[in-house]
Amino acid sequence: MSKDLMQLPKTEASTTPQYRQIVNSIRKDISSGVLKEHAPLPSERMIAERQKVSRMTARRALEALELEGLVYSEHRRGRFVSPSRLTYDISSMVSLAAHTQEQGNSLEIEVISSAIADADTHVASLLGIVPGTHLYQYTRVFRSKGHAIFVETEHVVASVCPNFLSHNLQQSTMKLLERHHNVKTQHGDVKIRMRGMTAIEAQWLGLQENHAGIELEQLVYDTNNKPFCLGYQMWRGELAEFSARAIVNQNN
Amino acid sequence: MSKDLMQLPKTEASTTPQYRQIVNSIRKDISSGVLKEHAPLPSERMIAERQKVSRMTARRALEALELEGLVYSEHRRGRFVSPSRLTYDISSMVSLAAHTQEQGNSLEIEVISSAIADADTHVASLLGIVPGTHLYQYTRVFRSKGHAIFVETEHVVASVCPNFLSHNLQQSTMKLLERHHNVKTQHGDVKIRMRGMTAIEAQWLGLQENHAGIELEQLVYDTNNKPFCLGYQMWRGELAEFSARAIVNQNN
DNA sequence: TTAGTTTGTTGGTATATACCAGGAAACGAG
DNA sequence: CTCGTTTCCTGGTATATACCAACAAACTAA
Repeated sequence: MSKDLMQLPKTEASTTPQYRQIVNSIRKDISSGVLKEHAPLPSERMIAERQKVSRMTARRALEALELEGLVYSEHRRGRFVSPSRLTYDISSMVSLAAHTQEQGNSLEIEVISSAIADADTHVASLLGIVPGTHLYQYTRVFRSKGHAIFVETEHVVASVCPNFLSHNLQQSTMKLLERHHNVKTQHGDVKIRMRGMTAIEAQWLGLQENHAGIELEQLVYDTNNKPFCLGYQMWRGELAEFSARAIVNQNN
Repeated sequence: MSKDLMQLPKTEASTTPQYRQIVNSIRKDISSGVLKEHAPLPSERMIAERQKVSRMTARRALEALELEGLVYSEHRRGRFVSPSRLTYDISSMVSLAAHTQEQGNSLEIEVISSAIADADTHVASLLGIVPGTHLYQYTRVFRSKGHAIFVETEHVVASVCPNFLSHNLQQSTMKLLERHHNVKTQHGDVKIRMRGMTAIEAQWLGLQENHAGIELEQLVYDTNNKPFCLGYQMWRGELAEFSARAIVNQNN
């Protein structure tokens, strides 16, 4: 058959996959403001019917938008437009709770669990203690206007702050330690990586398993240069922005 | 019908979705070392046949592994086990190129494009210059042992380094600027966020569109506290780990 | 009014099938 | 031996269908 016969022009319609055309159209609605933050998107079946595609194709489009972070899904309730990001300055060692509340933004903290436990080998090696040392461990979910942002688990060496868990943990723990246990923070080592959520993390954040997010690991040192607190924050990736300041090392 | 009749025990087999069981089994093979870095995974059709599921279910499993970052895909070639992460210290203002090569690891730099251009409003506002000012712009792909890690686009104010593009850009540009143009770096403002790749970024990194990655924005200041370089790095999320040091602000 | 049930919606999982396009390796002709 | 073609394998896109489980809103009986 001749190449010239029946050759359609390579328009967007003929070359771009259908699901991607749907993605582009919804993306436009979001950026133009037709769909606002937390607004519900049309359901898979609605899109399928209106755009004359199968439900699976509509689903692919919505999943792609989730991947991009423009859309989030609530389990069997529907999909919604993601809110804008929250910036966290990791250089300044000021807790997000303190910083956000200073800015007048709301930040709700829910304490999921708190307990005293023995350090496992991993935590012990980072904290420079022997495995089995007592730790206070607690897990908290941070939300803004009811929308989950990240879940955090902290491990604090118990000997530096006796009866720590008797405090109300719905506040900055750095401030608690400073006020009530005379523990002063000197610096912190921070690591940031993207990784998949565990089933339990996804559940706390109201997400499906799968899903990538950003993990922030924070090892906090006191003024004697001894680490006393190890924290892991798992952020919804689309909501996080981390800022930092880099300084040229004079030795080089 | 009575609740007690025909009640199967809630074993993993009956409650966990099939695709997730496949995910778990492959994950085990990866962590146990049966599948090593860059080793090819069985194809969608192979898994479907061997595990007696439809190809679409096998595909869901592999896509979930990609999402988690354990597996990467090369266009219509197959899926492979992701290599381990590369850590980049964002506090020290030392370029990754310099740092990696000091450690004896290979880091190949491919220059995709380089040109002189006029600053658009976005870049201009960050660099504190008027839109239309001349910039050197270049895009480079960074690879380790042939495996793409990130793609970077930098915008350098042209007036500080005449004929900058005549240099070989397969090296640290900070060092180039210091050696040949007497531009000394003082500090940098860094931002990190997770976001979806553009089609072109995905292409450079050998990925499919969709896909989340980590963007690192870096605004570099000279010793006069004036910004002279704006860079954007788009990292494959599963390969990146950023470390930083946080210092307590004495003013607080 | 309140508490419980029903009904319809949503996304989640799964199958079977079909065709396309890019990559790779085998093959075959020069 | 080398260059081009063929063939097979890969993932990518797409449809039509089916059933399930969680949620919400409407309804219904106390």
